[in-house]
Amino acid sequence: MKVKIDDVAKKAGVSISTVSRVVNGYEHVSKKSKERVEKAIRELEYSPSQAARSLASQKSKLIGIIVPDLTNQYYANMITAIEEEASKLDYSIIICNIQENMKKELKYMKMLKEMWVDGVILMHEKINDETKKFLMDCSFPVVLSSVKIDDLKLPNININDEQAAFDATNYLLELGHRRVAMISGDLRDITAGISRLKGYKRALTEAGIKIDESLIKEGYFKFEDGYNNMKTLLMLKDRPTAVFAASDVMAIGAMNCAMDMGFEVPEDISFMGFDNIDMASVVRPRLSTVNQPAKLIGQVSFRTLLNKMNDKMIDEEIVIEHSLVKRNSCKEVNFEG
Amino acid sequence: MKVKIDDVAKKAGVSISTVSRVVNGYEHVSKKSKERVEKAIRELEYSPSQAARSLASQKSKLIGIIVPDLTNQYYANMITAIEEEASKLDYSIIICNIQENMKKELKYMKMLKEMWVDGVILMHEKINDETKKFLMDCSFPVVLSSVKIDDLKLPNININDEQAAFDATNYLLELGHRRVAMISGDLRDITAGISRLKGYKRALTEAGIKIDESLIKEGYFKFEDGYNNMKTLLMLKDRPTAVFAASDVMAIGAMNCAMDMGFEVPEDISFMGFDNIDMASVVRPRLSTVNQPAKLIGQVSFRTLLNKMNDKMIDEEIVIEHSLVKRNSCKEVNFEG
DNA sequence: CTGAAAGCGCTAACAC
DNA sequence: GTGTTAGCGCTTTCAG
Repeated sequence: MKVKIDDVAKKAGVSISTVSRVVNGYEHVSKKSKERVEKAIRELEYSPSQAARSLASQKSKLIGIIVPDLTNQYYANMITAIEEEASKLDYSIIICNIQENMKKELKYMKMLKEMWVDGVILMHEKINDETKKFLMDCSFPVVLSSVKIDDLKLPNININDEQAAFDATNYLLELGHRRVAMISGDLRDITAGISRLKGYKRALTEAGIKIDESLIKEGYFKFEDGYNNMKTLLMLKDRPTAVFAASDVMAIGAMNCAMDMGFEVPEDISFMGFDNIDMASVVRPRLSTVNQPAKLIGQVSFRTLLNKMNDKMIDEEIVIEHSLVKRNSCKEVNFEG
Repeated sequence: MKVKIDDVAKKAGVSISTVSRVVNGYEHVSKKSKERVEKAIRELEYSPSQAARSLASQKSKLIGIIVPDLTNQYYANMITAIEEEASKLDYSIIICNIQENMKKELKYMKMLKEMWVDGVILMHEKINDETKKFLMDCSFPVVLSSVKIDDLKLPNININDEQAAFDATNYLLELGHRRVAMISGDLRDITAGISRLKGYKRALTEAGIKIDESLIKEGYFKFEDGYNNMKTLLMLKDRPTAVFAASDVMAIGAMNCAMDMGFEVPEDISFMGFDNIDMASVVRPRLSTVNQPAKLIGQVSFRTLLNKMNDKMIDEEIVIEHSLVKRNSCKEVNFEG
């Protein structure tokens, strides 16, 4: 029924080794044999079994990707880039979508192990100790993308989140704002949570502004988190004149809240996001934000993983450049009142 | 190095068959053997090789998903749902992201064949004849999700696009609009392109309104397509008072164009989208749209595929209910001039 | 209820 | 250049 390598060999009048050689593009095959094999393959519509190949070669041509949320544009962009790179080299990708369900993580890791994946890109950092232990002594190479994990020295590809948040806050400060609020990300996240908050605080401190904890709200990267936290912020006696959010989605939520409550943006309040997802330039006013080059990070992540798979030397820490995207959600402010 | 089934068998003092039986949860294993095997597995941290399993059992526990664009929220939602269902049954998913690169499609199909995937969910319909032929006589079950393909009788899971577009247009008509424009999708797409345009036309016709071709523009589901087509529409002598777009992304693009040009929405022009992606309720004004239940469609798609894999009888055509989501982008219009 | 043994379809070392 | 052969790690009859 299924046509296999023997069938091709028979039809082409050669041995299975020869067939294997041409299938895998090895040299040392005469032109004549090669042509006959190729003809046989075409006529029989032969397609090698990846299962058998994996078993024999101990390689799966599979890359696992562990991602917190597929519907998040930022991750979708990264995965798109990874998939693109991978498919050029005939690697396939297995998507493991955690969806904030930490129980799934270990299950996924085990599954990936069973599949003999050649490598894994991890974009999720709220991993528990069990998973951490698993990662420490797992058989396949792992690369961290957009995350960093304490006491786990794995290569990671990141922008400098602290500096990026510093730059964003500083931009608001340069515009003349003095009461700048922050809607942070999940503070269990080192990268997107803690680091960005740190950058915000450093900018304020360096500008000689005292940090007002009532201006700092924690969100979980969702639209609603931005919206609801903004509501609270707006009820403050001494309202902020600018808000920096740790994600575009939250920034847009916050911005919409302000507009729904009758404020003008950016006339009354300025907003700054983080990520630069498509939506940022689609909303009105267009959102100023920090550009985190998702596609580039994806590409570099895959290449780094590839290097690791090939036992090449790699840097433990790769920093990708971020940049500020200035659009229409921030306004200069004059200090007279 | 790698611990395999023999090691477990030895440690547990049983044969490999017994180990295999408990790993696969078969009955006919004594409690005692079972416990000993489980203990050995735990201590050895044994994890079966999927490659070997596939080879021996002729099943891969792999589902292929062919998707046009991962960064499109609608597809991301569908995949999330599929992945969720699949992972419950220990299936993994392989993502094949076409990105409008039709050459990749056949390559992917071949790859999936090599992997012995147990089934494929196809969400892309601009397939060429070569791929079509491949699909006709491929070895694994295929299910079409959100698409329909001519002369290829494969089970498909869809909303009734024509009726949905009819309902959307009709809603605008009921609001009193008489000049309703449409920004259609890619007219090479039967489902999202042609069917939705048909529904629009039928609504107009049934309302006794002559179809004005200058009010119909073709887009390709992108933001810019909405934006640019709207520009053209706005330059018409006799401007539309309402616009129906075949996707939310295009509707938002069109809406933004109108606002950028100084029009008020919905006061001057009403907008209606299609899909009901998150962004629709995030933009201001909130976009009225057709809800296409992505998660449900994803779930049903997977279950249908599962049934097909198990040779169960299945309907060739499964229709999922759509609904209208009325928000703030459409306004009633009085007919006085 | 359990074990022996024959593959699953391919790769890769080795011999020619 | 090419063929032979021994696995890769598991499932699955078939005996017992």
